[in-house]
Amino acid sequence: MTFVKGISVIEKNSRFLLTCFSIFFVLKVKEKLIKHLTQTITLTNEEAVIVGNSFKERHLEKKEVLLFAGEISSHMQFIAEGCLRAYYMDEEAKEHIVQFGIEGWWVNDLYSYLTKTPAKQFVQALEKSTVLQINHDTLNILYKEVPAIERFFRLKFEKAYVAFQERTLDVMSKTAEERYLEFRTKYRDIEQRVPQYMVASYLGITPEFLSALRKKMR
Amino acid sequence: MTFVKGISVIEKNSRFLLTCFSIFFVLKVKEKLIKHLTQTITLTNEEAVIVGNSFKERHLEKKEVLLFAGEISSHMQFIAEGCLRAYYMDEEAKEHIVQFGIEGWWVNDLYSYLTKTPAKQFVQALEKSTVLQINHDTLNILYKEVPAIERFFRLKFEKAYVAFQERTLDVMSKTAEERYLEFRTKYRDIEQRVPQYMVASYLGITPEFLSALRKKMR
DNA sequence: CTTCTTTCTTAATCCACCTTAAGATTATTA
DNA sequence: TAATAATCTTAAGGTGGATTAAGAAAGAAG
Repeated sequence: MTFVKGISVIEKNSRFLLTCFSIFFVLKVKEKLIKHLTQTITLTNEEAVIVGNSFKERHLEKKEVLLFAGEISSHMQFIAEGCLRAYYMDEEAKEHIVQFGIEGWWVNDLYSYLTKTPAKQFVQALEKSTVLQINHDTLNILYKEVPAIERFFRLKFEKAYVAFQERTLDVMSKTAEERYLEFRTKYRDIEQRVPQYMVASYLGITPEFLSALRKKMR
Repeated sequence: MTFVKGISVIEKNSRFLLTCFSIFFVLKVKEKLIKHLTQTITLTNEEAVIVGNSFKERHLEKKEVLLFAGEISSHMQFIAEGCLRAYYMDEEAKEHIVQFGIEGWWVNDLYSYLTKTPAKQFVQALEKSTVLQINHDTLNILYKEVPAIERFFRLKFEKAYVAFQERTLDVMSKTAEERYLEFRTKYRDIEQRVPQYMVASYLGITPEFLSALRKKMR
């Protein structure tokens, strides 16, 4: 084979092309983040560059785990591409999905991140995915360099809080059917991309019962 | 009667005593707050005075409502004495208790406070109570004057977030009996002070079923 | 002390949702 | 292409918890 002695011309060319493609891809990924941020806050061009440089790109294979329960979550992470879930495992080793996320969302065990205590949740890719991560300390520095970023995250945390509050009340006061209907209208794009048994887990019911619900509603 | 023409000597004396008592009482109430704060943060004497002056005392009769759903929650409030509940009312006018609070706790519709949107919850006194309130804007000023206070509230908000996360997971993955047992060990002091049907509401079950559970466990 | 209100209990009936188990589809991978 | 794994469906029987209705206790108020 040619590459026993070195790298063939074809090989060289394809590596070159791959590199070009990668650079192009990296730019596009960070642009997604900036676009996302500027939907809420205003950034100058210089600030956008600083922000972009503070994030690191991470690629995940399907089923790859980004955060394990027990670890301390040390990054905030923006989903540039793909689909992830945050779930927790009870004493009987049953999984309970807490949150899904797709492009443009943030996933994390926020409590672990905020308090620097071991995570109770796993965060796992459900598809081949790309996330942009910023380290806890780096973010604290960035808060000072780009104050608008602090505003952005304060709003993010507040929204995270209310989202949980709403979920708690829903689980306590609504039937599984009501919750499923709400899920379908609110997260139609997510429903298409994740297996049904995970939707069931998110809703707090068994896959069999969700199947029965769907049949009834048809 | 003597007080048709003015105030009798006895009347005058009792007013005087009442005033003395009130001042004494006010001091004690604010001291409770300072003691509470200094369990988490450090305050100089001067800072403690500034903080104390930023809070206003409010007395509530049993059943009096401190915050109505629909209003915008504009204060953080510390319970110095008594017992309150935060609850929300569903479409069928059923009440769902979100949180209890006694001396040393904070109660609020935090989302309304943080986002300045109309509250979804009511906050009501379950006993004659005393709360210490600080206005949103006053607190923002205080953050600058006494930085340790900002730290205190950041930690408070983080704890509020995790408390909700834990409750959501509990409601989703545990039986009513498990949740009741947990409630008893975690909030034994609260269980003694609130009616059983409110404990049921907090747990997301009917009072009848809670009664049955208690009978079974006896 | 009596009356009214609030709170708690009991019991019968009913429904939402779970469990188990098996088969049917649909993806993955060899 | 076959084989294995992952996912979805169906059906029978079981259970947790709701609903309704009635009465018992315990407070609060006149």
